[in-house]
Amino acid sequence: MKVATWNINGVRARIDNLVHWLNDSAPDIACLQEIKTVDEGFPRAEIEALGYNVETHGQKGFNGVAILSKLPFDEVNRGLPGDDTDEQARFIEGVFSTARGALRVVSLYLPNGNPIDDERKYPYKLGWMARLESWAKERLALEEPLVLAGDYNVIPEPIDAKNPSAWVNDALFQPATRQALRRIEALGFTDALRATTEDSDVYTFWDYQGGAWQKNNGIRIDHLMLSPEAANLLQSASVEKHVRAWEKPSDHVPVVIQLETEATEAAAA
DNA sequence: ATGGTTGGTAGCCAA
Repeated sequence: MKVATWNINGVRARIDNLVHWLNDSAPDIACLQEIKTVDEGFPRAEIEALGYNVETHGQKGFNGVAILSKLPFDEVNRGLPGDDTDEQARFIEGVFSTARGALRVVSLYLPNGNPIDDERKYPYKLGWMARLESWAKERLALEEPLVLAGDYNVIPEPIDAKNPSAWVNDALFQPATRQALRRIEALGFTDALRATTEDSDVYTFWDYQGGAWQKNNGIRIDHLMLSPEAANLLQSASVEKHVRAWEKPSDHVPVVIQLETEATEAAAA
């Protein structure tokens, strides 16, 4: 079972890349962020033609998340609980049935939070992370495989940036931001990519500006966080870096994991 | 050195 996350920075501007990538990489479940369209504007037909079920949580112009899945959805939940006044579309959860039982997958787009001195921005980010922590804690009690995939807008450690010093005043690398992510991990989540490599220079985002891609001036901010039950199934994790070199690329690239979801021999016998 | 690039939208904002 291949599960992917990709901030595509506008699904309508990226539809050719998205179709190419789905054919090429063939994820079973793909979590998308920044679709930047209302649900009605999502290019549903093109994706369904490739054999995917499509569930979206869209918004006009900004944000917006989706899950594409070759498996049927048993359940879909939209929006991160904890604040009824929050109208930003940043969270969608799908539940699937595998040979080993239920699998929960979330596509999340965590607030950017910049600039940090704007009271509408950075506090919203930290509040959203606190709500995510509460939600994740509840879900862990189910003791099911759960994948929290998405654009976290968090650089976890200095190793996750080419030039860490350039980010010290940025919301993505603030001590409080990193601490909030560590609190979520401390609940029992595994950072799938970091669990499979200690390498530096593993990035998922390169800014469009300043020749960042050509200089490999990247950061690692797209993550798949695994519940203990999901971590037990983890076989591999990787960054599909080549996608950044495509024509008209997103500034983010897909991150993919392989989970062992086939029936065990004992269960099959 | 506070630079410059893209998407969505509409006469700038978010990233």
